[in-house]
Parts: sequence; structure tokens; C-alpha cells
Amino acid sequence: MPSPHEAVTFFDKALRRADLARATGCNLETIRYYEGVGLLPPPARTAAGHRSYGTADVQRLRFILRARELGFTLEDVRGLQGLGDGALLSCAEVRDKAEAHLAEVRAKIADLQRIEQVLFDTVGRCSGQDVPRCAVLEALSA
Amino acid sequence: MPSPHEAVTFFDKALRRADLARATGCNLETIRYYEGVGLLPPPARTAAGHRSYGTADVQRLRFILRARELGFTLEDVRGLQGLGDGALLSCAEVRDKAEAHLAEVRAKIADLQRIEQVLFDTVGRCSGQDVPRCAVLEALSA
DNA sequence: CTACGGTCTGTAGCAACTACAGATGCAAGG
DNA sequence: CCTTGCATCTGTAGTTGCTACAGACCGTAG
Repeated sequence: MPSPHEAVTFFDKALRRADLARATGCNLETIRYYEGVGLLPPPARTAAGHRSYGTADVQRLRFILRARELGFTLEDVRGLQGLGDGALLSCAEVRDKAEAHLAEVRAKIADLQRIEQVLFDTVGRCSGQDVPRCAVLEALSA
Repeated sequence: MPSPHEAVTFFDKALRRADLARATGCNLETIRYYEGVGLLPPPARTAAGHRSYGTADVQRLRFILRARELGFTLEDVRGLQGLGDGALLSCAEVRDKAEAHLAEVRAKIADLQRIEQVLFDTVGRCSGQDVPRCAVLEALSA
């Protein structure tokens, strides 16, 4: 058992970077990137200078990855993180951000559905023969 | 009227770069970018070295912009352009590309709809009050 | 003739990573 | 004890698809 003044508490397992990557499914280099842009705090270091992570880092990284999955930008994530660090954001502010993002997602879906329709119609009009004029290309040229 | 040996035929209006941008709605710098990456051919030049475009360039650029609107990558566009330049691609090949892209678009729509659902549910569970725990943040942390 | 605007080139910046080069460190096998 | 081999470290360059700038030209209107 480590002495009480050790940087990592005895609850944590002192994960290396590759361990954190495995624990979260995150790419190895992305961890260093998130640290560089300030989304992950600079971790404790071993005597040799190797990064040493704990369970809090796993939580924090999972939060980031989940938010990214839901389409939040890194800038959004920075904003959302404000709450954990001392209630800078109220719940209402977080909800507003999520609602704004929801609107963006819906707009993107609508865009893609319009695109889907055009592609579907166009492909349907295509004979597949080596005719001089291709319905797909004509749709793009029009 | 220009003399017959002029670089630009008398059907074309010898558009400058800004004219081409206006005619297509394309950003000025993007035209130079497309030329750089080989999507637009290097145009004729005036004596002073200024780019000189014709109606064929308007068509070609419109084609690119339309394909981009439909979500094709520049690499896709490069492939689709093969046909115009001497029937390298058969109509069937073009249709296959369009169909593959349609599948990608549909997959993306499905992804976004899943995201939409999560966001919608989460926002709905949020009271908006300054409660210690926020439904949105909890959903992200889970 | 001079001022103003357009054009030219090359380069840097954006998001959000990803990957590589070259220098270390660290643990196990012989 | 030494080597082998992997992990980690740093910094930097590449990716996609643009966009924007700096600084040098050019051409035309007044």
C-alpha cells in the first residue's frame, strides 16, 4: 500500500496512457491531444516523466467521448465541463446548450433527408446502361 | 469582337475569377483551391497572368458545388468527373457510386436520429432548476 | 499621374484528430 | 550484466475542405 503522501490515492490504479485508452476506447494520441487543448488536466507524472492517471480521469474522458458521440464540439464540451468544476453553469444553462444542439442535429437530419431524396430519385431514374447521358451526372450538372 | 486566334472563343465571355465566383456562388479562394487540387483545370491566362475562364468552367464548377451540396467528398467528385473526360466511367459505375453514397447518407441520418432521441429524452428530463444533479450532465457521465 | 480596386502568389489558420520520428525508460530473458 | 523489445516521451507534420491574409503587382477612371 502506498504511503499517504503519494500523488495517486490508494483507490486509483495509476493507469498509464495506454491503460486509459483501453479503459475508455479512446485513441492513444487523442488523450495527449485533449490534454494539450485543456479538456483533460495535466496528469501526475512518474519519476521517469510518464503520465499517471486515476479513475477521475477515466470519468472525465468518458464524459468527453460521450459528448463527442452526441455531436457536441470540443468547445461545447469545454462549456459543459464548467459545471463539474464548481457549478459555474446552472442546470438551465446546460439544458439550453443541449437544446440548441438538438436544434442543430434536427437541421442536419433535415438536410440529409433532402439529400437522400435527391440521390434516391436520381439513382432510380438511372438505367445502368452505357447510355450517352447518365441520370446521376445530369442531376449534378443541372 | 476578339480576333479568331484569341485563347477564349467568341462564345465565351472571358470571365475573371470574381466573375466565375459570382456566376456559381462559389467563394473566390475556393476556385483557386479547386484548381490546386486538380478539380478545375488550369485556366487560360491573360497577358498579365490573370486567370481567364469560359462557360465550360462555369459548368464544371457548378457540377462540383452541386456534388458537394449532396455530400460527396472531393475524392468522390474526382471519380464522378471521369465520365465527362472521355467516358472513363460507365453510367453503371456512376450509379454504383451514387448508391454507395446514398447508403452512407442513410447511415448518417440513422446516427443523427439516435442522437436526436438521446438529446430529446435528456432535455425532457431536465427541470431547469439549479438542482445539484443535472439530467443532461448525468446522461453524459453515464 | 495617382488612387483604387482587382488579381497574383504563397502561406497560415480552422476543427479534431492521427501518425510518425527520434530519444528515452523499464522490465524480462539469456 | 547486457541485450532485446516494447512503452512512453516530445515535437511536428499530415488529413479534409476550405478560408483568409500579406505583400506584390496590374489596369483603369478621374
